[in-house]
Formats: sequence, C-alpha cells, structure tokens
Amino acid sequence: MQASTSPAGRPRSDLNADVFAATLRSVHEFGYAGATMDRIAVAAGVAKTTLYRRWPSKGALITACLVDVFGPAPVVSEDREELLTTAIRWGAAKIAEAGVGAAFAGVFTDAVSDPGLREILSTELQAPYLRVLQYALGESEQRVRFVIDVIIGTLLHRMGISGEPMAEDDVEALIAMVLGVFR
Amino acid sequence: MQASTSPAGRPRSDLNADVFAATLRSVHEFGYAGATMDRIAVAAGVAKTTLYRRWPSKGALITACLVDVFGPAPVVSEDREELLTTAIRWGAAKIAEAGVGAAFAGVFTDAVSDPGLREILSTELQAPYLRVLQYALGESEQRVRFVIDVIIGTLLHRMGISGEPMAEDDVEALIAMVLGVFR
DNA sequence: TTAATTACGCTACTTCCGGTAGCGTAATCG
DNA sequence: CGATTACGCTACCGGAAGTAGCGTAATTAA
Repeated sequence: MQASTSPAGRPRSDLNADVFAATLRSVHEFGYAGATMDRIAVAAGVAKTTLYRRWPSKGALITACLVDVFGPAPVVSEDREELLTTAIRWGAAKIAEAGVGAAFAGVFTDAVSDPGLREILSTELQAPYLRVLQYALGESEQRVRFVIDVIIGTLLHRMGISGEPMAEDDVEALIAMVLGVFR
Repeated sequence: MQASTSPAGRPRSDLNADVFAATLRSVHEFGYAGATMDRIAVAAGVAKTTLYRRWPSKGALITACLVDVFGPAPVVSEDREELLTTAIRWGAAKIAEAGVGAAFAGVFTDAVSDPGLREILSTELQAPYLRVLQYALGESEQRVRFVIDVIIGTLLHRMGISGEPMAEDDVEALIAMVLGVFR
C-alpha cells in the first residue's frame, strides 16, 4: 500500500480538534436538533462547506466526535466481573465528563431513518466494543446483546434524554444489577 | 363549569382514531423523522391543517398517540414484586404490539430541545405512571427514578432504536434484574 | 519559477419539512 | 334563517441539511 507518500496539493489544515470541540459544545448547549451545521461552523471558525468536505452528514460528524471522545476500547481484564465493572464505570464517566449524552441519543435516533448513518455508527463506534465484550463475556450472543442494551439504554436514557448526570450510587447499582445476570 | 352543553357550531368529526392509526403506521414504516406531517395527513385522509387544529405540534400528536395506546396505568397489585413484574411485562408487550418504540424514542429526543413538548410529555404520559410506581414502591425518589430509567431505557433502546422486538427471555431477565435491586 | 493539485472560505442556491394564513364550504345550534 | 365552529385546500414563511461553483491559499513535482 504505502499510503503516506505525501500527496500533491494543499494539505488539510489541522482543525479536527477545534471542530469536535465546537460540535460537542453546541450539542451540549442547544441539543441535538439545535446544534445546526451553520452554528457549528461558526463556533469552530470554519466554513460550513469544509465540514461537508470531511464528513458526509451531520450525523457522521457527531459520530466522529463520539469516536474521538471514547477512543479505543480499554481491555482491562480477562475476568468477567472486573471487565464489566470497569466498562460501566468508564462509559458513565466518559459520557458525563464530555457531556455527550444528548449527542449519543440524537445520533441513535437519527440512525433509525438513515441507513447510511446506521452503517457508520455500527462500524465505527459500536462494533469494536461489541467484539471486546462478546469475547470477554463468552456468553450467547443474545445474553451479551441484552446486557449491552441494558447498559447503553440506561446510560443514554438518564444522561442523554433526561440530561442529568448519573450519581455514583446509581452507577454502582447498575453494575450490581448487570453482574446479577450472570449468577 | 358544566362543560358539556353542546357548543354552537359544527362538531368535530370523529377522526382521531384514523389519525392515530395513520401516525403510528407512518412512524413504524419511515421512522420518526420520516413520518412527516404531510404524509400522516394523506395517510389519514385528512388535511394537514386539521392536524394542527387539534394538536399543536408533531411531537404533541405523537405523544397523543402514545397516550391513546397505553391508556390509564393498570394498578394491578399492592405487592411490590408483583407490581413491577406486571408493569414490565405490560410495557414491553404494549410497545411491541403497537410498534411504538420508534415513536417513543423520537418524542423523547425531540423533547430535549423543545420545552413545550417536554411539558406535554411529562404531564400527559409520564406523570401518571410515575405516581403509581413511586407510591407502590415506597422507596426513595432516587431509587425509584433509577429503576424507571433502567426499565424505560432498556425497552426503548431495544425496541425503539435497535427496532427489534424483545424476546420473552429478555423480558424475564429484565424483571429479575430489577427485582434484584430491592434485595 | 512554474504548473498541477488539493484544501479552504465564501456566496448563493435547492430541497425538504414544520408550521401558519386565509378563503370557501359543510355541519350544527338557536 | 343567522351565528358559529370545523374541515379542506392552496399558498406561503422560516429554518436547516446539503450542494455548486468560484477565487484563492498551500503544497509537491518539474
């Protein structure tokens, strides 16, 4: 392949970080629908057309933000209980600290009526984590999917739709509940 | 008050049922965003302006559909375990049979950036059930809200966003999980 | 230096959708 | 019959996603 033989032409400016920050700020402040592409562009100090040169749609841009926030799945343990505990704490903390609950929930809802976005969301954001969990849990796919839906569903409903952070107690309660499934 | 002294003027046609059916069909088929007011109006054989005469917004219309589907909260028991069990089974069945998962999730997401809709949603759809549960569970408000968020979040994430029905097994697993919280 | 190439900003535009205005007409009550 | 309210219809407004095309900036290859 040898892809990095610096292509001819003007290189892309280093503005992804600014765009991601502006996007998440906008979503946090105005909600998913209220965070318009025009507004994001202005907030990032970038032309709207530039956004569309890099990401095919608003949903794709916000998904890219989420991928940027969460980064690679942290495989912290081979032990099932420890893995689940850490994963849930990690997910809740990430969502809360970055304030991406609304962004998350909005993208999911958009994806219902947008197959292209569903594809992006699935491959870029969900698949890596699913693979890690399914491998580590070593359970039937149905069981794993159920657990994932409980975790994601609960976190999103609380922090995305209700917009409130999740108390320590509640995170621990969620962990205890999920661990109970495997007993 | 004496409200029912038949007012002068042409009475409203009996078309709520048709509109609700057309709305839910549209949302089920095209997703929340894809179910446009024009489409709903055509599907129901009604003028779009008539929709806006009866419901102030798309979100309000869909909320009305949900209220119509769910009806009054069934207070089936004073026993905590029995109440939760029945409530979860009832909710899952209602959502599945009416195919209102996407509608539900869409309204919630819309409400994030629409205070008016949030108000409608809260008073007309959520409040009655919350009151029943909080009374019956007799727990701290935090505990009750946590349980509700787990139940609603899980059901919506599975049946609204993923769009898949929930298997018997999973409903029972959810019930077992929730009951475990109170031990 | 120059030509080719790619990225960016800008303005203007199209399309679609939620929601509104206003008119003519239909149905009901007194 | 008149007053009143509901409905259908057409036309429209405003906003937001996404696109087209131009001039210009930054880089590489010759």
